[in-house]
Amino acid sequence: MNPGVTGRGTAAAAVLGAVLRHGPVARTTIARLTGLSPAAVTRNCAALAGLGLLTEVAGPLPYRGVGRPHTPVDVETGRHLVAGIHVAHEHCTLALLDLRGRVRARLKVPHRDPDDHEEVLATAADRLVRLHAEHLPGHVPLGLGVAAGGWVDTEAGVLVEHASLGWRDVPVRDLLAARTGLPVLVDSHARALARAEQLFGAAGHHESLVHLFVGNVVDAAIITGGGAHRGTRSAAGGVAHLALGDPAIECPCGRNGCLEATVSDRAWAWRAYEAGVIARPSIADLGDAAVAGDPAATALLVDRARIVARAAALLFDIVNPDVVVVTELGVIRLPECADAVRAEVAATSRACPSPSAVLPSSFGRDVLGVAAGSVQLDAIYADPLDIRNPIRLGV
Amino acid sequence: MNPGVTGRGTAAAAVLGAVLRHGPVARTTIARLTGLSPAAVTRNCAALAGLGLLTEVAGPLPYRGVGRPHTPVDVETGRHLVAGIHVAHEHCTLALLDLRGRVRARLKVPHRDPDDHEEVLATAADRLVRLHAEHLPGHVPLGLGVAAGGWVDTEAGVLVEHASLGWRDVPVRDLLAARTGLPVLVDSHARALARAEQLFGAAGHHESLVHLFVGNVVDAAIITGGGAHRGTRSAAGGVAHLALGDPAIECPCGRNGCLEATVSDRAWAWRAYEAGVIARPSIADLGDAAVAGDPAATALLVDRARIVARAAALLFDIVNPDVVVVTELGVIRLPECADAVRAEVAATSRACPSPSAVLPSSFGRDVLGVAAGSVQLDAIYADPLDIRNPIRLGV
DNA sequence: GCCACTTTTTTGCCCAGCGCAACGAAGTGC
DNA sequence: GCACTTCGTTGCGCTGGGCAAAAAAGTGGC
Repeated sequence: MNPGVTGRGTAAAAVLGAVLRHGPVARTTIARLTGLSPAAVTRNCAALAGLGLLTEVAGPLPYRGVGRPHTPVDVETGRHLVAGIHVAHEHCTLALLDLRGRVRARLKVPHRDPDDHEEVLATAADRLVRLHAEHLPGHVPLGLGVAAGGWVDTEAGVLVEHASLGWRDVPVRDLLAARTGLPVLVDSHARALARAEQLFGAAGHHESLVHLFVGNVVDAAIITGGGAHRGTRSAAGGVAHLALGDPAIECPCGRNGCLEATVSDRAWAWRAYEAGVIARPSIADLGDAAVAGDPAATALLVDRARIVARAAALLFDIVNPDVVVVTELGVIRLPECADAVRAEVAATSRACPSPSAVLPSSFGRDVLGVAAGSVQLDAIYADPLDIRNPIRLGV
Repeated sequence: MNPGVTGRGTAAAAVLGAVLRHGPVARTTIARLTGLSPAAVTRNCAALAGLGLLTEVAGPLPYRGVGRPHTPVDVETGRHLVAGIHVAHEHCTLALLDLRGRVRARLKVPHRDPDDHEEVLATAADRLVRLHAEHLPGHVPLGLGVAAGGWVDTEAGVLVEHASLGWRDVPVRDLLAARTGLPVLVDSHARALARAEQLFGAAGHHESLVHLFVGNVVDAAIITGGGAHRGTRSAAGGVAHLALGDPAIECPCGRNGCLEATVSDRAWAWRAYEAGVIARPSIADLGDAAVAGDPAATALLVDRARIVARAAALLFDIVNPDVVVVTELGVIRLPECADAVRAEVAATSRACPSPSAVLPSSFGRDVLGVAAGSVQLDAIYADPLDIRNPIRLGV
């Protein structure tokens, strides 16, 4: 309750957050970064080290010639890990992450019967247990994060409505907790990724950011003042059906010109396929063609980037975040697309602070796993002293 | 630092906030509302009463027949007040508000020389001192809030750029503080009003709200999770230049179809004037005509409401707040306009929880004064124990 | 009028957690 | 070996919350 000290959350969270962002770092530096007293930093570091979240490292001391040298501390990545399950249309992506959000093991599990959610989740859980046993048996799992597209009730841990699988009111948390014995948290894909970008990605230390995701669904997530913004009905960031797209395209929602109907992976792949640019309607093929140097493919992806930029510009104007992170195939793989978005945003938006405020996503092929694990990591970094060493994975 | 107890801010703020919202209320009820223990409520109430922010009232006890009766406490409106100066294009609006945000005295001061900001502010300050001496000499002023359209640096208390007066980098806080001896806070019009609606208006206890202001400028303000969202460059809520308006209309910004260029008071009054509905291009005349029953005037205002509704729908989808409060002449004065907005939003937005989530502004003719005073009241309710009884008004 | 009973409010005590300041630690340069 | 500098730790006091016991302020029965 001392003013201006910790911002939101506990002091321990502030300390751990500073350590995460500023690599191996001396305690006095942490004190400066967080505004805490050196004494408080020492005590919190001790508590965090006791939980195995922090270690002293024998730093490559860049000695300053005078005074007692630093004893840098860093996030302990060798003892704990976090599991993640991302539930998509055709498969689950499983991942084990360390506390720096790095994927240490991954596995893609196709759904046997997509309609049978119990079977899908049970299989995912079992494979996860095996993944852990095979790859990182020495690491203690702290929890499991689940990310999915669509509407999620985070409090209840229920997947209210999955965007493409058609699941309804699936009690994901309880099902997976029973099967793994781990604490389980569930959140929407977009919010999880936004938080991941803030914790581990290029968006680094920015206090506010917007994450714009373009895949088969289009969704945005807003983070302001330290926390993800959910909105009344957990529906914040609904940009899918804004009329920013091609007015000639009908959307299943009944209106025309919806952003999602125009620029989703599926829609754009079809557009490219029909234009004869690729041999089958696959967005990955389009990306490969463009990366290989096909000018028509590149042009198509740049076109998409320009439309995506309209949404980014809108978000800049309305939310005015420090940065907008864009997860979209073209922007990630082709510099031309990223430039196109930046140029378009700079030209359209009044509030975009600088072109460099538009960033491509940082997680490459591992996005889905990182998203899922980050659901749990978010909670750990928000209140690190609250972790309960769980029962061993696998019950 | 005890989990889940006070939400954001101090316990005293939670207590005072609960008292503000729930009228005269028993301490036990406050405990239930805030999640604090009865003991903590007692202590905080004592502290707040000591500062003169709270009183015990000899309540009209609705006695429940058994047990010790309540001793209701309420916000003390008879000892302190807050001053406000709203700086507009042609005049300053001065107001003295009590702690419930009610305007107790008001005065409109036309600018003698709009270009001479020092003179304008000095005159406003002097008239404010006189207003206090004449009307409420017994009340102790706690501070002065300044609201203005345009770009405001709240930290520095500087009006970076006024929307219509053309002022630049005016150190409003220092000028007025020197002249009045009061603590001065400066904020943008839109944010101040949003906060006022949340504190004193119909938006009551909603945690998140968006305020959409349509006057000669068009602006939105976003409040989430307890605090106004400023954005990186204090530019959050920039809806003025979204392409939601009439594509035939050119905007000074260089593009076409901007919302502000289409629906601002000035623009719409001209439209009505040119259509022959009113005798001179005045939005007030248009409102009067509509209220008097002129169907053409009403139709024009309903048209405007529909366009405004597009912005409201957009804000619902992107921010997903509990409510959107609309400050616009038609919506405030004509039920038809409010209904038009509700219908349009319900039809367009996917995230609007219910038509009743669109509310007209609550402050009638006093909006400007309330906005200005609320800049200061906001700070008081955010950290009530922090008030310093200032030097007597007038130095 | 007095007592049992109920509910509100206060008081006393304990405990977490931070800041302050003094102290111990670990180096360099002379 | 000693002065000096900076880093990290420890002891102490303060703030402010919770818990539990006590006090307060009524009603209704006798």
